[in-house]
Amino acid sequence: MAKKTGLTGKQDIFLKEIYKFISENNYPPSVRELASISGFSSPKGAADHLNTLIKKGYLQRNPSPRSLKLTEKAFWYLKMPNPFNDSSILYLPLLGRIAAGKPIFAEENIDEYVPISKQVMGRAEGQFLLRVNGDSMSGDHIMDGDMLIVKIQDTAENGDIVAALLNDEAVVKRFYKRSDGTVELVSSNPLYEPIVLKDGVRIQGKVIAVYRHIF
Amino acid sequence: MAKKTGLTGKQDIFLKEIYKFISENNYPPSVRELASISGFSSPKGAADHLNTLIKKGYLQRNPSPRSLKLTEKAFWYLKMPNPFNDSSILYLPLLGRIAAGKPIFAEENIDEYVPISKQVMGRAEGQFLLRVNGDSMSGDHIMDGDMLIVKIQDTAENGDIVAALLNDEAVVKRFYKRSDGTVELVSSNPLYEPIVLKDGVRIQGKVIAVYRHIF
DNA sequence: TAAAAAACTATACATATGTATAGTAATTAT
DNA sequence: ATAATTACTATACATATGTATAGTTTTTTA
Repeated sequence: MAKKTGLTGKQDIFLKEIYKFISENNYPPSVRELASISGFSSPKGAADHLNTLIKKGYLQRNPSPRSLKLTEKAFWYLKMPNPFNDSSILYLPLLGRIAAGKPIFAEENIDEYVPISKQVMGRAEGQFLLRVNGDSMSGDHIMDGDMLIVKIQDTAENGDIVAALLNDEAVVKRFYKRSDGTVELVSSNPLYEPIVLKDGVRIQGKVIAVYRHIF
Repeated sequence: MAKKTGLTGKQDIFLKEIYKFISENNYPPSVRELASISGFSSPKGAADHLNTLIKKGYLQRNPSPRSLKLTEKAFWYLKMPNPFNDSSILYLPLLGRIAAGKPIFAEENIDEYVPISKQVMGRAEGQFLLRVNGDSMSGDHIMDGDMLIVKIQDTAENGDIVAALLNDEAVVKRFYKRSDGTVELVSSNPLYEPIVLKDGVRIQGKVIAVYRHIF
């Protein structure tokens, strides 16, 4: 199942060992230390993994020994904060247009990784940014072009503002579950009709914050 | 002037070079790199400084190469933000209620320092955060409790949303200069009358971004 | 001003480190 | 089932690194 830039199971474990080492020591491991940690009897195994992870964009390195650096891609993949950054900062992927037929976190959908303060967004992990398209939520003062911080979850409470996938498009609506089992996704702009879904809905997360740039 | 644990001038400079290196590279320097940076022709000079700084409690190290670590004592001494902070982050003071009679940036007015991404707020320095009080700008979808990122400037263009000081209170309004020299501060909520000022106005800055937490 | 401490130079050496060569074993794709 | 890729083992080697020896120069302390 190893795609172009995805990780195999062993590579995944190896990357996690690197993260663990840096978190514990505040400096990067040597090739031999990684081999030893991973139970390899030769440095070559670790060196091969390192080169693969560098090629796939999860690591960076200088010619100097112990100059390994995890990329933001790696931190997002690991769903962990960057231990070298201040712990009050998280990097969140910014999703632009959702490509039809692709998983929502496919690389094609990620515009960039944006550093966001935990202080202003709450402490929880597992979040992403979504750019608002259209004015259907203007009643909640969420406007076209705003960036939303979305906390990843697949359920919601009645009245929550959620990001959901509808025909391969990410939509932002208020979520209501009716007593007959149907789900209503309601816009806060009265110009838009509520969307009624009998088969449930693929909720991506709950909107917990709004960010808007004024030009 | 070298006290028991205080630093001499050269040690001070040397410690700052270490701080700088780690900030820029995210991994610690080698002894020779430090010698080279400091203009020494031998690694011994750097090694001596390192041992002194370790003895005095500003550094820690393992037997491994490149395992230097700045201690909390060092951070305190340097009066610097954590070197592991990403440079794409700025700390902005968050202003709450403005105390009457005090300058706007008086310590009494600063609630806390909030890390904000340069990527989402533009690259400029000289900004602060202001918590919105009331609904007078609801027409611009700026709501009670929102946090505004304000770029410090004392002038504004017609139509800009500005933060201004009015009777020792920070207000957020749209700025209009009329041909007769008077200034009008206009709320975007029609329930509020425009404020007309003959003597000009003390503009604190221009609102460049809005941040809102949804509960 | 003399003594002590700090701040170096120049060179050497054992070890840690990244990388290379030449393979084998296991897993995945076709 | 076969080929390709991944995931290693074992060993070797040039270089980077920390440390040591033996000094000199500069700055600080008494």
